[in-house]
Amino acid sequence: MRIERARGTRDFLPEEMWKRRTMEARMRDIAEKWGYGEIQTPSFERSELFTVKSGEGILKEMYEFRDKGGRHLALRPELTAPVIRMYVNELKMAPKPTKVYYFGNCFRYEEPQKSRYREFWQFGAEIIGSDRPEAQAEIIALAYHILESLGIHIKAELYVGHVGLIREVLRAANVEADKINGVMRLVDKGEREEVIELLRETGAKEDLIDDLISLVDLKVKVKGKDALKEAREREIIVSDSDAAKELEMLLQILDYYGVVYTLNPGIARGLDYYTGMVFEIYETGGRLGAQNQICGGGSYRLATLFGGDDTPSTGFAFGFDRLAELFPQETSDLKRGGVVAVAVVVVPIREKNADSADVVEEAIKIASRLREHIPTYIDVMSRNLSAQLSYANALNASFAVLVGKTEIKEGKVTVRNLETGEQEKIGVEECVKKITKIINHKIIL
RNA sequence: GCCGGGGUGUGGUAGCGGCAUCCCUUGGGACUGUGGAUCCCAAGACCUGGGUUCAAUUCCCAGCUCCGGCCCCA
Repeated sequence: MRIERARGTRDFLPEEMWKRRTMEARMRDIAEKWGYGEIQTPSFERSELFTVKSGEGILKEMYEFRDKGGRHLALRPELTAPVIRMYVNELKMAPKPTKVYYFGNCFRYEEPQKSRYREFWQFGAEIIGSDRPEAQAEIIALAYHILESLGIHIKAELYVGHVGLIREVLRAANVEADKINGVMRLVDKGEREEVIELLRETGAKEDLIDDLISLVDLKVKVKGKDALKEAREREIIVSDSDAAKELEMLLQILDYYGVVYTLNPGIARGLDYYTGMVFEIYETGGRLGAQNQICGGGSYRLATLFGGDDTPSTGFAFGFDRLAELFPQETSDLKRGGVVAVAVVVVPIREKNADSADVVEEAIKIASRLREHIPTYIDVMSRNLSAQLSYANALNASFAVLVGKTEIKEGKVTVRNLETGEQEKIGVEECVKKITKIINHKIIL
């Protein structure tokens, strides 16, 4: 019977992998240049790691199971918790700040839809040990530059907020501490009416409610340098507030980095380990359907939850698959139709009723020489000359190198240019040199 | 968990209560030392299960799955 792929998973063919590896390489390169070191954590963890962070509710959205020893395990649904767990377990002694990045697959048991799969990849970075404005700005700038290197920043909108702004208003309104998270969650979801209702129930004064709503609604296009000025004028940033001062400094540094952003205090988080800046990046062209967030990040304190010392951290994570959908497919000469297009095919010519061991031997030697420089195919189907050339044509190969009795006798090979049809008999070394030169020229083009 | 629309060779399609069409893909041959064209041969599919029926790929139901949306989004 035919075995189907598991729901919500995908197969990646060579062409797609080429694209994904290209993206990955660029992202890694930037992270490395910014001084981040790559780490990797296990694909599954003890379930508590995630329930401690996000609550029991996430159990139904995880691939959660018991192993043969009865341990509760879960395929990781995200990478921040594993990274901080790793820090607590084995990186505590590293100099602060500890800067790490990661790229890995994650799993969530959710209904698949456009840009949402049950196995997906995240690329992220964390500064462990700092949540100062400098760290916050660096994290945002790093995310922004990665996006830029992929050519996707022009299709995206970056929103920056600060959970402290809203929390301060709520505290001023004497909202009970245990209700603040509920309000934050509603703010994050954009449920204005429910926010107002909830605040009225707690007996908050109308003018404080108005303050909060106007703060949340500041989703106006106040970008970059102007954001700071505007925010001051509108008294969104009030000088005597800690959160405001921190945000002010953050925005200042973001301008130094040349990041284009929109100030949006309505970005919130309903969990209390978020301590300061929060940011999100959305795709704006509607190409991702309902799932258009491509990046999220912020400052948080998770280490104590996992048994470590209280450690401020700042980080972000990209939804790699969503970036891949936005990344322009390069019409590179290197790949076409999923196979290597710039390539050479070595063709051993077997005579019927004759021992062709010497031909095969010579062909393999030549292929080995060529493989030091360029992708090279050699027959593995005992095909005749005609069929081998037909295959070379189907591959879109550039050259065929023919080796038969005649060539061996003359100490040469026949090099056929498959695009022009021209061919000539030359020595092996000359052939390697010639093909390498032409193909390298092609790759540069 | 909910709502809507789909599942015919690798892919794209036509069709219909009885014979599944074309493009296509793959292998081989015509062509025992030269690819793309042409011709020939071969192989390749009705998502799964149940029901109705003399007969189901077709109609009905359920499931699976894909696509889109809701919820959720750590």
